[in-house]
Amino acid sequence: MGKKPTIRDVAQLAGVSVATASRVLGNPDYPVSARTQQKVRGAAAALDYVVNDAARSLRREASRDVALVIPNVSNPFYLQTMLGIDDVLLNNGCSMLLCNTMGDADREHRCLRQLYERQVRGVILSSVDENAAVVEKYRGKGMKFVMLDQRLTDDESVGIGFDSRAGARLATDHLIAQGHRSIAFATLPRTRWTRTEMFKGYRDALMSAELVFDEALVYEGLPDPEDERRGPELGAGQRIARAFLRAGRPATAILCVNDMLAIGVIQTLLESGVRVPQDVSVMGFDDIPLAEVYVPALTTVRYPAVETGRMAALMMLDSLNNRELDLRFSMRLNPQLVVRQSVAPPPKEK
Amino acid sequence: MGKKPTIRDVAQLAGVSVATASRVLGNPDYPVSARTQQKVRGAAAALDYVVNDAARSLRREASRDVALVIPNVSNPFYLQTMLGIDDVLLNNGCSMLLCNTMGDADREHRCLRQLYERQVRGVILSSVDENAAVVEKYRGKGMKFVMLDQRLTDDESVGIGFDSRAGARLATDHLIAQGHRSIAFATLPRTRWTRTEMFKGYRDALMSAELVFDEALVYEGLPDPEDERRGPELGAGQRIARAFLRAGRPATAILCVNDMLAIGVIQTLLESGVRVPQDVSVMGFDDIPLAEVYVPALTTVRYPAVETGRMAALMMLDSLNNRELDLRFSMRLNPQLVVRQSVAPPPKEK
DNA sequence: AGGCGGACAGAAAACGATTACTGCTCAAAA
DNA sequence: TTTTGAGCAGTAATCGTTTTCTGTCCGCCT
Repeated sequence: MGKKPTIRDVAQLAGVSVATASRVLGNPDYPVSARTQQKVRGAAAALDYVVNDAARSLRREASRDVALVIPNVSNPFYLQTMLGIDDVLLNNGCSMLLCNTMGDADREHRCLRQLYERQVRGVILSSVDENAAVVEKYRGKGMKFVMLDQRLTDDESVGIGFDSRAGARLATDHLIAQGHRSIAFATLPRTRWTRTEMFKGYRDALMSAELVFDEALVYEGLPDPEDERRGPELGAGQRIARAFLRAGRPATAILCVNDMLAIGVIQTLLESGVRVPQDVSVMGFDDIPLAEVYVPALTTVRYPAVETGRMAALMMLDSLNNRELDLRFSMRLNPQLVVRQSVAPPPKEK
Repeated sequence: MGKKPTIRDVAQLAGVSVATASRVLGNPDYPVSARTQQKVRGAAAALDYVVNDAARSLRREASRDVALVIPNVSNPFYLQTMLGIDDVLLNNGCSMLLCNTMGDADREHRCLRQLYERQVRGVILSSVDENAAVVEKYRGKGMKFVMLDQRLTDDESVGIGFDSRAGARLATDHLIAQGHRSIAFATLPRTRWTRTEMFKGYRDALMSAELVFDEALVYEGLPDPEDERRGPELGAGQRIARAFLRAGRPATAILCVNDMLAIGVIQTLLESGVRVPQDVSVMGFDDIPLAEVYVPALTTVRYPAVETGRMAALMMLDSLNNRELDLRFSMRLNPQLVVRQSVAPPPKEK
């Protein structure tokens, strides 16, 4: 009773060979007569047998779990994605390994290496690393990657993403339609693909409306190492808002690269007596659950994060089964404007 | 080049036996001469060797990863805890498996079983299950558990928790000190230990102040299945606030069982034209990062979540190394009041 | 009747590491 | 010189599955 039952015990109790037992328990495709199946399953149940996944992984040369490697979970947006992934994986008998890179490339490397050791074959990655060399290296060793909201320069990648450019465009258009003529762009460092895309969308919209792009209206909030626990967004938002005020409120609206950033911005504005949206409009991005509950409720662009997660997991599963769908980043979810209360027409000329 | 290098290859290249290679690479305690060590390490590096963790787990009968099983990650509070855990684990060469039970006992069972199959030996658990039978079962099979903010009835558990009772007491005392005489208690279903503790703390405080406890002032918000993606708290908070208003605002202050719940409550109050804190004070619990950035900033009780996570992970590691610290739930972190803006003295008698 | 093939089941060889043994060498002790 | 033992390295068994390769049995076709 001290020892776990092995497949040997099951086979013995069922009166069959281990091979047969293994086939019943782990290989649905191999033909086994119904009677034998019953005997084996009965024995397994009686012994309360569970497979030893280490042994299985060793033999099959691949484990059945999938890792999610992301910069930081502090952003609720990633949470949503995670929920989607988790759900799909659990229903497919896979476990989910979670790695936080904290936006640190070195940490990301360590994670990948560790995952490789652990025989993990599938990684859903939202990389912080510019160069694709590391990914390429492990891909060469047989790991499968699904890129999350990101495109690597090599263009070999399978991935799923949001059309951030169109999203930012949509957001900016909305601000313009409300009558804003000077619109600031608040972002974290534009090292991530999705952020440069958004920046492009922002400029696209300005251009179409024949507004001049003013470099001074781009606020790039540096993450503060101190903010590790609460995530970089809130702090960056606060700093951006302060800079914005210091500059004498040079715009009537601010487009933020995500909702958390927007919340940081709004809070600091309110604290300084600037009303949102009456004095300054602030637009978010992502539509996290909180957006609707914040006061003022955030006008934002919805990123279907749970769905994205689901999709990513499904793509991963397919990829692991070598059902290579050749969707090189062709998966693109469409943006959708969500109008709430943080945006209004600009104040009358003073 | 197609094949991964194994320890055999390393041994061969280094000109030693596999046993020696294994000892250099995986067993720091065994004495190996410096020269041999060098040769082996050199060879390993040259071949870009990484151990096959499946094989290792098989042989050692235990994997080196730790699972975190929690009801839902949507609550930022758990995120913080996760960060702490993740950090400790990564630095100890362990991976973290994450399982979301969605507050569903059945799902929790499935997770545990899957983890058992995967040879996971350590589980940090925030269970949704009342009875300890399942945990007991797996403990019998050699799994180690660290309970997170929870005590099982069996009292065998090692765990770490927060003194929620004292925390709630502290919070209630603060409200009383501000002059409140009727204080509502807003909670999710009190199935979790920590919530019943808080309830006790709330009553303790009322009693000490010789205020009558009124059952009608306890609002238990039922989670809505629809809320799976954004977590149960926000929705429950909104529903509680509506019930509170419908009842004709029967208290001047509301103590919420966590910050997200408080945010849900406040939002609905504000939306209905009730000012916070001028008309009604709302007190949170946990002190999530957002608490400080919300408007009004939440007066709350700080739960040192990251530290808790760190501790839990360390306890797990110790436990796995059989350095059984006999701390049956003796680890208790102390509460701390954080005064911000969502609480004020009650309005003058009308 | 003989041959053929499909449907099952078993024996045994991997998978890649760890670790009990065993054995060798060499210095110090007797 | 012999004995002892510490220090180091090698042999080979082992962990629990999966899977390839062989059969065996049985029914059906010619």
